[in-house]
Amino acid sequence: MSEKTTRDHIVEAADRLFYRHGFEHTSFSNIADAVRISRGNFYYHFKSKDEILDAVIRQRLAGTEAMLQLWESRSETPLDRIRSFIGMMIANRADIKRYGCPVGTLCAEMAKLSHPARSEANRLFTLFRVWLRWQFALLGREADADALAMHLLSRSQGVAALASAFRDDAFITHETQLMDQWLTSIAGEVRRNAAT
Amino acid sequence: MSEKTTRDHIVEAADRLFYRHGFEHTSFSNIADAVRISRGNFYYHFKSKDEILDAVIRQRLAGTEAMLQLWESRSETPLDRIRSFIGMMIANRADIKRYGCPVGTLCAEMAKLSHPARSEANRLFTLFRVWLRWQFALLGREADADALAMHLLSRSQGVAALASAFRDDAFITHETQLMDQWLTSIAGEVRRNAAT
DNA sequence: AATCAATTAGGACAAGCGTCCAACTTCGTT
DNA sequence: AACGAAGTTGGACGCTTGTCCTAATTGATT
Repeated sequence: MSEKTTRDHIVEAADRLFYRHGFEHTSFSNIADAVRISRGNFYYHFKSKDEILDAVIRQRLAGTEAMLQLWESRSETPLDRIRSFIGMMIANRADIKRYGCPVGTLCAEMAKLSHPARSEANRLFTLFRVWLRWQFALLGREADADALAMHLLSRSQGVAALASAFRDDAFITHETQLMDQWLTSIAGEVRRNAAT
Repeated sequence: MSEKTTRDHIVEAADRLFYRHGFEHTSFSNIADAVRISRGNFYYHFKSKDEILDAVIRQRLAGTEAMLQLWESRSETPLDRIRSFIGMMIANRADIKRYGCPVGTLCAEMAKLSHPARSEANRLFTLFRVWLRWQFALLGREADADALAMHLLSRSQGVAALASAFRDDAFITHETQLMDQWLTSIAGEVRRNAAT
């Protein structure tokens, strides 16, 4: 097993290069060099560059869903699950510092290019949004679960943007602590309301 | 007066196009069409595309400095000045929804391209950072003024990113209210500490 | 009216891009 | 051993890009 096909290698390399240098700035030659195949070989596996992008996004969507499920299985409480989301920023802070958030930067580029794949890329955001919304609802915040999900997502996007601009991963650490405090206060409000 | 030179027109058009479609995705032909001059004419005013980018960034830096000074002159208290910053998001929310934050998206692109102008673009962020830091210091938060400045900057970046992805300007309105509340609580803490 | 610097036009250029294709190799099946 | 499908190669293509150059035009000065 673990027989990775050439197609898989292409998607994997494209994923990494799109993340590090952007979709438009990554050429077929760049990917070909990374995978060590000829440029012509691409068109046996993909009909166009956009089709590679689609494959990359699909892979990221699948990876994200798997990760969310893992978080869900590993934590008992919604509070801990949301903490997993925040913890992801710490775990990936070296990459975030250098290349920003993989989701945010891709969506931003798709928007500027008015690229057809924009809506597919946005589904990555939606995945997190819906999952977080669900966790906040489980926390007892059905009424404003979506607003809380968007708020947390937004904070993480801002942190990634500034950490990347200033090449500062201490900032990530500091801000995630603030997010943790915020989350704790949210949970606290719920308990207080439940007591009344 | 108001005799705008061709050079000014080029910079102006390039600024708008870079913001809307990104630096790399904007070609000389695009700018030439917008200004209604021939492609060849560029190289009389600028030696390269990067030189146009430099001019655009310089213009944005100058514009930002002027805006910060305006905010400073128009408001008596640091609290109101910081509110001007937050208010900017409301005022520009139509553009933010469509194209994101001009500063954040430019810096992100420069980072992905490993472009020499990256550090110049980042000075836009620094301008806001230093100004906000100063306002928080005037508020009486010398100790963590920079962290507060970064926090607010970060929040605004996140809001711009998500508002653009989800094409949602109601989100901007909502989050700016939260920022206002946060700012009020910051000012409140200062007053309480001063009372002890 | 003549002159000359400033400005503009339009095309040439090499390089890189995404795309496509015909020939070749690899490899499992018969 | 022979076959055919699957996979790979390297180069050709048309186009766009940033860059550069020369000739034409403009407009102020003499």
